[in-house]
Amino acid sequence: MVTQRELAKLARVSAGTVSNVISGSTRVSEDARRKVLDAIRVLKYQPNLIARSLRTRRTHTLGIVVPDLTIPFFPKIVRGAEYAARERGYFLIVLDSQRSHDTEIDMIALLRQRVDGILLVTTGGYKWSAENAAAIASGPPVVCVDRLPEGLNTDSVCVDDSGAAKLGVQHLLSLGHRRIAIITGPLTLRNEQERLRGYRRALKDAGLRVHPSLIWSASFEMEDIQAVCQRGLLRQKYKPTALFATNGVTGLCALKSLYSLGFTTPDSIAFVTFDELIAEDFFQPRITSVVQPTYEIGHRAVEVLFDRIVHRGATSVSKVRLPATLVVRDSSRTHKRASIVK
Amino acid sequence: MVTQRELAKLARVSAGTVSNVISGSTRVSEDARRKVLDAIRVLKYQPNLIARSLRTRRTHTLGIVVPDLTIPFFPKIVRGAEYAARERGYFLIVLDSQRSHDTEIDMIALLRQRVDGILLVTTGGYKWSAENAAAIASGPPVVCVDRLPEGLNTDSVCVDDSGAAKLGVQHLLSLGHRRIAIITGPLTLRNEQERLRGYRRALKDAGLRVHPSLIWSASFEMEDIQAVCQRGLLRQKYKPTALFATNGVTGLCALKSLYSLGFTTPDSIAFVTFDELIAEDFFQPRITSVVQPTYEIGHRAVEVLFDRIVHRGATSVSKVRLPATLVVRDSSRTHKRASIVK
DNA sequence: CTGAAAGCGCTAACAG
DNA sequence: CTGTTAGCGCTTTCAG
Repeated sequence: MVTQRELAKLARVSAGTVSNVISGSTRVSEDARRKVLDAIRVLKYQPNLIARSLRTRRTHTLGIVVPDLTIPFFPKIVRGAEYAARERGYFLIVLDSQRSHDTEIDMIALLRQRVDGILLVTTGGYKWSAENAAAIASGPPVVCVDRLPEGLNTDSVCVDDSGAAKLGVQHLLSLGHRRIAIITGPLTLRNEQERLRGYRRALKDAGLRVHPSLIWSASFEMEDIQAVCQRGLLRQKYKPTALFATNGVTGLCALKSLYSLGFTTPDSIAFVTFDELIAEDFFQPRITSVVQPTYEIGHRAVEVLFDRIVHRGATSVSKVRLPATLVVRDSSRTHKRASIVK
Repeated sequence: MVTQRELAKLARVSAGTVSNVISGSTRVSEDARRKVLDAIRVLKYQPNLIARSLRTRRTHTLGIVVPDLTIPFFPKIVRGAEYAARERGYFLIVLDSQRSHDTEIDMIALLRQRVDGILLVTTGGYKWSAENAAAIASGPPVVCVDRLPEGLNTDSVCVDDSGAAKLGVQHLLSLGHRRIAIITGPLTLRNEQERLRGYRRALKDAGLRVHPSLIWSASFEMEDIQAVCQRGLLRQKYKPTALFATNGVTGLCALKSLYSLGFTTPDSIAFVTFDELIAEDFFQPRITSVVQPTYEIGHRAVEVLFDRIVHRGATSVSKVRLPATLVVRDSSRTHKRASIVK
């Protein structure tokens, strides 16, 4: 490995000058600069980043902790983040907390020393202990992504949850639906709460009252979701004509329940879900969804993080909310029989 | 940040002793050890990993480069790798080469300094230049995963491609099919070649001859795949009764073509694909597939990499091949009408 | 503008 | 067994 000393020797200047040329921190004579640059080329010098880090206390690395890398939503965010990081010459360490708050905490502790900043998608549903929150505050800056943890006041970037939900529900309203049911994930998650709020607001804005029997919540488990759907769909009085699911997992399971109960979309019930279900094209009929700008979320989160890295406590906490878009497909088209693949 | 010097001062021993206690490299008296351990607790000492790296030239970090993080196959591998890495106290830097050989090369160059070893899933289809291969050889050890690049002789871990393909084809044979078509991705990829070879072998072992008109290859583009399927399926003479796809992307597109041409599985044609198609349960009928042990591939790759990190050139190159398993679902069940969701 | 020198925090010889 | 010491490669004063 070539060092700056060797460059200095070859270029017949001092080590300090070499460093100055490389880091560009001080003015250097044209002559010296050229000699150093030549030496760099000749010896194929590559700076030792570890040594530089030791001096500068900058690692040029970011970390991201996600709850589950195998849920398609998260890799999309990771990708956006990775791209933004690399645009600035930073690396991204990716950690999968496997939906455990404890490992999430461990991972952040592990990252402390190795990164200049952290992107955190919490596994959610927990209130952060004061102790853990303090630990976060004393480490490298953290930007929360997608899920906003309770008890932790950091910068954050996520979709405009309530607005996005409203978008989906308004679409159903515009199709003439009046009895729109909503199925959410655990309401311990803030996104879920906010999406529910968006639903409520959309109905109210349309002058409708929110009927409690149309609000269904479940865990992320199939059986649970199935049970909730069954109860809601088979009840005879006040049957919904449309169903809105507040996240991809719930949507997928709800759809499955729907089908297995003999319902079809959009004929016997209109259906809209939050998030893209994978292999979209293969659902017959194709599912209308409220899609999140995943790549942008990841990308933007890194921007916010860099801002924080540069300014530390100087700026006020920023809570970015990105808009979702509605992609209308077959499952919400009324009265037009969907093409069902034989 | 607490340093070993401060520990030494508090414990009233020398810095060297502190280091010895921490790294456990030399024997230390029970008394001294206790004093140091106490000091560590009192001051909440955390070793500075950067400084340690500078000394030891070990970063305790691994890197992985994948072609596309949004294809579900890769995060699964990443997850296995990340888990294995963390079991050994290592971090994993994840990079997405966006299917570009050039950025792939760049990324490896960037990683050189920061990691002790690299997991590489090449974007494939390229023969590595001698120059690039030499660059690899001079850097941290590389283990190739899934796709084996030409012109690069490194350790590797991947599925037993030909065996896996054979498995799928034999299944179709056992159902009585004799005219089994195969659709592959680009044959510039070695996996694809080997999977094709597995197909051939399965047929030969069954005493059948391989009919060239049943071998279809296409790029990963939908239009291309569609064209190939159309040509093969609509031809009247020697029409296949079964179709085997050698990878998930191709399988998904082929299936779509099939459907759009009015075919159904398994009624008008039996269908088996390599890899799990996402949201498996939602395909109606559900698709039989040859599934790769993705998590194990990632996990094992890290094990091989660690072996290489420890032994460097000492051991001979290891080419690990993991077996696939066949998951039989509806699309290959003959004569039993699949339940098609209305 | 340049060179010398002092460390960042740690590990690894090497005397004692 | 322990203390001293010499760096890892880099940046950054600080005189000259």
